[in-house]
Amino acid sequence: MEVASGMSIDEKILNSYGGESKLYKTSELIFSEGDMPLYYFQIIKGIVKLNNYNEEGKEFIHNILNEEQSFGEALIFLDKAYPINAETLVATEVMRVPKSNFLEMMNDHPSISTQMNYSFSQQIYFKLIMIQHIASHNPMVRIKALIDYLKSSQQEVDAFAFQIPLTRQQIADFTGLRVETVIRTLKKMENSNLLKIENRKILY
DNA sequence: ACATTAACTGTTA
DNA sequence: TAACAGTTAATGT
Repeated sequence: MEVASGMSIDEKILNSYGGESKLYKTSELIFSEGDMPLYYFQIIKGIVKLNNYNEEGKEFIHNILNEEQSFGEALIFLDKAYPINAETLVATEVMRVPKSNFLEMMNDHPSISTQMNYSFSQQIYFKLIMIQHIASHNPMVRIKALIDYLKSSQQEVDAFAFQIPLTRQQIADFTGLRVETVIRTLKKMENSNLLKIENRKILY
């Protein structure tokens, strides 16, 4: 159930570099826009949303991550403040490693460093695809780009076997649309046999 | 809490 | 000017 996959590093290794487990309740902020990145974060259990809000207060979701995925790690190599928030969607356990220890770990473990590059590539690929399709201003194109990506990160390739793990509102916030538009567009897509809707579950 | 519908408004192809 | 996305608000699951 991953989106644009962050990577996963062995917990034992994280521990040996000063990794510590932190517990968060539902809807807690792990970091906020403007904070300086001080840690590498990896989810042990739970779900984390990366987002920000525009001038009108409308939410934009950048990603939703869960078990075994890292987040915000791109900023750890930069001396810049986070441009996004990281908020838990459920009670979540996160492993965090101080920045300097993390950089040391990268030097000590070239294979982890290589994996990190692979993870960055995937994230950039997802961003490029989404930017291109959101620029189209066609709601179906936007939603299709998102759900195609969601499905591509799954094993399941059979038609209508993949259940989209997002609410209508989350799809709207991922694509810059309104919920009502998402609902209308999903119906059109169902009529065109692009997907199925069974008791409100979106099957793709 | 999330999903749907309807009636209306403004924008645009 | 017809289609379509957004707005608002009520209603359903």
